[in-house]
Amino acid sequence: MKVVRILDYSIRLRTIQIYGIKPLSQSRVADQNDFSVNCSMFTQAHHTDFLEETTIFADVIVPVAVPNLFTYRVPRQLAEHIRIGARVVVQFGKTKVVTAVVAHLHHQPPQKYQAKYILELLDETPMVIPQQLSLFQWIADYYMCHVGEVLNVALPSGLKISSLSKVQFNPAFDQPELLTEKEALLIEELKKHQALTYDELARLADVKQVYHLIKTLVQKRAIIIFEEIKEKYTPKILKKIRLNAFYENPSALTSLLQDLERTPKQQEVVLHYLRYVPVLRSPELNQKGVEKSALSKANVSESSLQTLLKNGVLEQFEVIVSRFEDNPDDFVEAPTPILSASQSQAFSEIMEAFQQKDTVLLHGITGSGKTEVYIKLIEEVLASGSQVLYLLPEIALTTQIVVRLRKVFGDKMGIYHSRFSDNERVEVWKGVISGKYAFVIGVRSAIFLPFDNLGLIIVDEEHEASYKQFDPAPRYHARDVAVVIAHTQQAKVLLGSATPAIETYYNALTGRYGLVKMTQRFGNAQLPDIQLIDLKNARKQKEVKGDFAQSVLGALQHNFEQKEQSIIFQNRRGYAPYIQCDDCDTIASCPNCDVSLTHHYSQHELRCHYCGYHEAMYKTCQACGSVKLRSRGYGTEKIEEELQELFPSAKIARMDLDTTRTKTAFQTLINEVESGAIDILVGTQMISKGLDFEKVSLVCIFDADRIIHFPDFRASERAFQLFTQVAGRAGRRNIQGKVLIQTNNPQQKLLHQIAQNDYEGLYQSEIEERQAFAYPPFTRLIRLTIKHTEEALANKTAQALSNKLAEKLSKQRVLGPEKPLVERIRNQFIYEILIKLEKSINLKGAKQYIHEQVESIITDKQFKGASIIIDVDCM
DNA sequence: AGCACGCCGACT
DNA sequence: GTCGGCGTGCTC
Repeated sequence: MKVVRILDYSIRLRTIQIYGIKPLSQSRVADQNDFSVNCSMFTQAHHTDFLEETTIFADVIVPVAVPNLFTYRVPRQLAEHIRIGARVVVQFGKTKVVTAVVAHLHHQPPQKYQAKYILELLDETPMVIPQQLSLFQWIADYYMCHVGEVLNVALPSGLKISSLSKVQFNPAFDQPELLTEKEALLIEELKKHQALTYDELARLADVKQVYHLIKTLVQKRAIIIFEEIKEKYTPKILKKIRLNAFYENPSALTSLLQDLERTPKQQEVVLHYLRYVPVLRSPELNQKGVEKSALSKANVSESSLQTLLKNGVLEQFEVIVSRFEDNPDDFVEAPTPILSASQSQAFSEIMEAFQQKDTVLLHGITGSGKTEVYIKLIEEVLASGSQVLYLLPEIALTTQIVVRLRKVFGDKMGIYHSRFSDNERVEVWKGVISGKYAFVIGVRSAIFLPFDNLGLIIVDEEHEASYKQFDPAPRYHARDVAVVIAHTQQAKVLLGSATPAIETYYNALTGRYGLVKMTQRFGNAQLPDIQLIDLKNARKQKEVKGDFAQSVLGALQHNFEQKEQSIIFQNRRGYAPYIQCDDCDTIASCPNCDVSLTHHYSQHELRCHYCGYHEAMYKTCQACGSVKLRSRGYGTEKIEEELQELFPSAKIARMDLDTTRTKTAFQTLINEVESGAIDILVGTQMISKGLDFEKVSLVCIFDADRIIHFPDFRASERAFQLFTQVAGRAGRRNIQGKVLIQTNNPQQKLLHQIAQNDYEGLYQSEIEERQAFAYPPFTRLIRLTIKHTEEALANKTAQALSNKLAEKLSKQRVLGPEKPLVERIRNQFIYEILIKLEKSINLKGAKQYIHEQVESIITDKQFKGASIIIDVDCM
């Protein structure tokens, strides 16, 4: 019998033939080199009752939005190797091949169907651990989605296999007379190419529906269908060069160099190498070799290098390296920071609170130095032998914090971040399993890493909305999931924030969480001086230029003259949020969505920020033909332009999604600001997170009102958090920063709370309102979003669903349906229903009921075409 | 979520 | 008849 092949990760590309030369109706024809050969030995005829009893079946999770687990048969050869949590490759549906994860192993053959065979086993040691499997299930239950969806976002895509059906001409085909004209056309195209996907084939041959044709062609044995499978993870391999060990002694080396006198180019290469590596003095350095790219860069002759390799003077070898070790600068270990009095006070209070509570909120004002406290805690927990997870919101992670922690924790620390490649994420995942990384710093999705022995989870900036995943299900909240994980692993959770979420603060005040405060800024730093600028009044006095109050411009001017940096905050990218015709007042809007198009000046484009639609900026009004098109409102791009006109000699930069698309662009911009090359930085909320710039002493919030008056019950809380964070960018060390907030209504209580840094005040007014109107933390919210391409049907569906829900849940608990702020996105009309469930209600029962009602609506023919999204604990 | 299958109307 | 469009239901 053939030796079982457990794939190792270095095997990257293979093909599995699903159904080949035989007609489609029959099952796959096995390739000689494939598992399916082995599988085919187990065809039904061979089965005895005894065999059936001992056959192992695996219930697997497929990364697809389907409700159930799927049962597959484990080929005998894999029986002793397969484990719960291992990844397997299975055929799912007629054409798809997917990576699934084993959830259960058992001996019960399914009653109602014939289980298919597992095609391959990818892991000898499980890639998903039992703790994760139960976590996945918990998330699926709580957030009302399918486990497959959880698995799909949990696994880094480098651990998933992609499959695509491809077709290929069958070289053995010898009956072209059987083909119809269209079929012959396809065959022509196939002959021209190696292999094509269905789509490619359809495009090349210019036929719309290619499936029928493919089917008949398979029957006529003219083509072969196969699945190309690609394991995405590729280890990083360095090509290195070293001198043949034979020359590691003086006489051999001397004679080599003499021999090479005749070929000066080659001699030059060797001499160059010797300059890098003192071969004679330290042969062990020679064994380590030099990166091939380093030699190539040094301008040595490529062909001479090749000749030397061919003649065995130099040898090339490859090493697998970690992607995280290519920056040795990071590894200069810095000593553990020494805590200030208030920091060590906080540290011991936290330790004390952990005696009583599993979760503790660290409420520390901006600049109070929470990071040092975290470091101390992390060291403590690591020393006790447990793992630590440190969560940060997306944008905050790209900055100084990582470098700082790197210096303390070196290569014990894994980084899990979307700006890193798939391969890098896979390395962290494996590193957690192997024990290489006991400490990981990461974003939201890092909660899915295979930790089995967590001692501490830190959720920094816990109030950040970006911890809640919104688009593909599971719509989970990383902070809340962290609390659950910690509970199952007897770990502690530390939530850190300068402006805690109202819910979190409520939990802390009511005793569910411990509470530790840090009220002093680190060093001599003072809180910034926040002033409100009355735009309405300034307008009356005619003291406004381009929507900047004269006093703000004066402060900018002053700051510029003092060679200090300023930041302008405007949470809106692009040039202008809309353009309007002066003659007919028409506003350019997106054809697919119910929003105006944003003008992006530098690209001469109008863009929809909801669906990505874009077109060239018009020269004339599309409605009346007038040329009097006016850009209205202010985006960061326009502010940047106007400031440049007002301060022609200042260096002004912009930081938003458009200017930081690439990893390097982002870093370059940060470096420029840090070096002081930039005088004024205009940015969206991207600037508010974790960037510490020494010389920024002035921050201006361009348009406070738009954020404060956002129609959402969390608007005040958000505004407070955002403005406080932005304000925190102003002033460091000995300089007191200045913050100017432009508003049309400086009387608002909220603005004064912000100016006074009065979090308690904010909390008081918010919590009263939340209680009065039954919002979190007094209730849980579940939002149902109903979409349909037809407005009337969307409305009808939403109405019907709402009525059904209200039957049992009562009208008080079911709000809406209502039209959201943007009524149509991507040609889908949207309605929203908000369900408020008080804390005392049986949550499981309620969810079950909601699930049933949604299910009954979605399967009801009169509402066909409607889709419903369920968002538990919506933001 | 894909994607094949099947029914149906339009067109040759 | 055949082709292409659209609706429906399944995936171990």
